[in-house]
Amino acid sequence: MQDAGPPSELSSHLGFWLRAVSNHVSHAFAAKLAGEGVTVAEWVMLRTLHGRDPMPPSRVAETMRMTRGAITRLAERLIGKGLVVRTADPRDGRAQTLSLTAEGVRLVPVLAALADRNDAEFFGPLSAGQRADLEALLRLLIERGGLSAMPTD
Amino acid sequence: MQDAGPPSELSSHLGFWLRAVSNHVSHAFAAKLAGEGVTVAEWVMLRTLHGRDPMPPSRVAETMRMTRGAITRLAERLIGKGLVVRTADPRDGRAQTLSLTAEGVRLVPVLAALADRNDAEFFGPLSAGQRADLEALLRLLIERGGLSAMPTD
DNA sequence: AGACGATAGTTGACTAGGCAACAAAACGGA
DNA sequence: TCCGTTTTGTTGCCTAGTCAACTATCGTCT
Repeated sequence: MQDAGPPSELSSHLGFWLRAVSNHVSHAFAAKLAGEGVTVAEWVMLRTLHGRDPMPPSRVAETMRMTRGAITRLAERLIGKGLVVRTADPRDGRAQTLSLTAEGVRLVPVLAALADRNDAEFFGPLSAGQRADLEALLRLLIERGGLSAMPTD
Repeated sequence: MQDAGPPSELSSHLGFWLRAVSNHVSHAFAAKLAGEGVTVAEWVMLRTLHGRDPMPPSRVAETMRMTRGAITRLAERLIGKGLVVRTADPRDGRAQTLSLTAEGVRLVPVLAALADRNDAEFFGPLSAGQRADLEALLRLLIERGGLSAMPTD
């Protein structure tokens, strides 16, 4: 019987480093968004609804890869903030659609600018080539991983 | 006055792709760990305590970049599972140290194997060169970002 | 028309983290 | 020595997800 050697280190996994960087970047982004009274998940929903036809919550849930229950509550918060409206579907008594209010539409570009700034802050130190490499690798992993997109948590 | 153009897309940010991939990989890892009745945060704590001297919770908190309150509860869960023990420091009535039980020591290599497998599953499709590039980029971002390491949430 | 199965959204119970207030112990002068 | 400050760990309250059970409506098949 052969010794299996010491168990692998946390730092020997790419997943570990990925999580470290991702958490760090998202955290910093969350802090910026907090200045506008919005969370990352809220930003994602707002941006998802922006410039599109009103969308049923179930579709938002798929897009954002969250449960319908979570979307109900997330939408509830945004409605409370006056950024989103819920509209009953006249054809289907069960269905609804979500869309941005005027205030929501106004806010999206502001938040987008924060996202741009956050990205610049963290990835700016990389060369354009490095950024392109990183994006290519991440896209590759998403394809290969059988994933279409869209995180939130 | 000039139109600022449409707000940037979610997908135009590297942070977005990073989060997508990271969440996906961590999720899959969590599912594997669940088979052993352990969460990702628990794995990180177990691996952190493994092969080291008993460690005060406050040090674990720094290492894992979580609050002391979160560590109290995380340790509590692991103690409940019989994987960790809490020992009072005889010199300092406030202080404690955490260490693995025999069962904890036994489990770590099992979990490490799952981590290895998860990493292989997601990053295996990349060439060795691509993996090296990815790691280099992530490490660079961590240095430049003024971050030393260690995610959890 | 009526009943049955599927679908849309909501809700309750639970988990896991953060923050901030806290108690107990230790340290460090005056 | 004793009092104020700091440090260690715990706790209550809050947030934001998941899951699964539930309600209401719709659509279909007979």
